Amino acid sequence: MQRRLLEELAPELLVKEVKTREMGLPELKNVMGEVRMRMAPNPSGPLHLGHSRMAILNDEYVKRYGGLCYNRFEDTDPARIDPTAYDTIPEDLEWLGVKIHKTIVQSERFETYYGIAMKLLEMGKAYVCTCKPDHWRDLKNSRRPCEHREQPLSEQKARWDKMFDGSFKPEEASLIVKTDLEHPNPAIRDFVGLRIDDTPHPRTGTRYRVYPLMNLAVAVDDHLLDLTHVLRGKDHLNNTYRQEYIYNYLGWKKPEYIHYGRVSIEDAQLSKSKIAKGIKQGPYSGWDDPQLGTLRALRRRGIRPEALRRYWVETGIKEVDIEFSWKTLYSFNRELIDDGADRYFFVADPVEVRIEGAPELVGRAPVHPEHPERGLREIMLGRDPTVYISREDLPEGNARVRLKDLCNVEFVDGKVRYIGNSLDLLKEGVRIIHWVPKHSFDAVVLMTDGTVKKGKAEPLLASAKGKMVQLERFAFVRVEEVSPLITCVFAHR
RNA sequence: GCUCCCGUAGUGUAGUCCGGUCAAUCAUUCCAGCCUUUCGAGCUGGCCACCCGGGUUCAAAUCCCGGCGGGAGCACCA
Repeated sequence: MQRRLLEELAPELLVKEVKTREMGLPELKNVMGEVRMRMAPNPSGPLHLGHSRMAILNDEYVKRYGGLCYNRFEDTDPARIDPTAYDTIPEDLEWLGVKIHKTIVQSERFETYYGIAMKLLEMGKAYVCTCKPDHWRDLKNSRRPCEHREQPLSEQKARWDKMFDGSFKPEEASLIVKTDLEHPNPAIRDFVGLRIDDTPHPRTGTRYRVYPLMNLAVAVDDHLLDLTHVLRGKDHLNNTYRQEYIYNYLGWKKPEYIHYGRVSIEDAQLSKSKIAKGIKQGPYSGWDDPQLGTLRALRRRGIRPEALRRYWVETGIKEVDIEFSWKTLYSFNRELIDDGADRYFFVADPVEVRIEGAPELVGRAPVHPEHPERGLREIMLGRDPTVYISREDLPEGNARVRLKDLCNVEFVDGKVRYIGNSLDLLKEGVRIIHWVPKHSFDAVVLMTDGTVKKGKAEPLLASAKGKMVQLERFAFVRVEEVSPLITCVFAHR
């Protein structure tokens, strides 16, 4: 359209300007040599789908450029710690294939934070405030300093010491980092750096009662770890601005910050408190309940970490909020597992059907349709031509159907007749359904909505423990247990 | 209310900085057909998008202005 015009006007502009097309994640800015990055989970429970994004993105970049990736437990709120998370989070990261070079625990570093706090105090960039929190906040919102803000260092230090010796109760004194009371964004004005909390800490007990808050601890640690790039959700944008004050006061070099948008994940329970409650009182069986969006639930269902990785890499790190798509994740996973997933018959909600007029029948079904070399599953019916089919596969009226890899039958007035084994029938559009023999095993499939599909599975499924299989016409599932009951966990269709 | 960020198909994404090969990429979904003894896989085709309105320009997804819409933050949580 405009092209023709341009050809007349300025053909030289049409000369090639090959735009390189980069797939996957964009390059990081300001990379000099190796990168050092971190993930900073709060140890309040195992990792879920949302966390996997941060973990995988960090890992991808560290692997691309070379460098180090830290895992830092942000356990500076003693009330919100689940001690088991110190173990489960590294397990989850390992499953994800995320390489952690070093683990840091903030609760082991309190002395370091105290040192920096003292330094800020001495520089006049912090103060110890004993205002009531509401009062202090009101002053801040109207851009006014509280009476403690500009008091002399000696008084600040005296109050600082008293924060440790028990003179103050929680909320009666805190160390505040100064920023700029005139800052147009009220969220950026003076923020609390350390507070008093007497809740026993799962790791340090009552040894410390002065706890750094995230903005102080994060700034200090990010600097001391000499991070080059920090990935964080955009909900931390204002925290980044606050932390930059600390960097500026102390003359530290800032890492490159990259903020990414929020992910909304439909149909997934991710809330740690709700999950914990659901485990105690039902309806969840544990952190790996297939209803949950935890990584251990996905693992249990047979979702491969590589599928998650591809998903997050293709999603990228834009600042826009996004919607998570289970369908896309399942599609990636199907691609990974289909080749290795042998086929079996499982009949949900079974109905017994006796085939009349049948010779001795033997079902011969390929183990995997794309892999004839894997052989056939032979299912002998012997002299009792009785099978189970799913109730939902029962024809409404009289009809012919093909029992897959077995024979053709005709439903007539409630009876089922053998009508040969010719595949020509299929050309007439006859439906194909699956079946299992009478000597099948009871089996259940745990569904992601919390229901349990009960049915019968062909005997051979009992030999697939731990494997990812496809129950034909039903779903891909992971065979979790085979005795006393075959138990599968639903992955996806 | 205040501060900041962001708007490309159902979803995610490329292109936006440096306007022209964009009649807009790729993936996934959805629809149709083919193939297949699975509702899986494969193959082919199709639907569907530059938030809106002005402006600048020979030319705007791209630059400017104004709207509209969405999100985040305004915690002694992270």
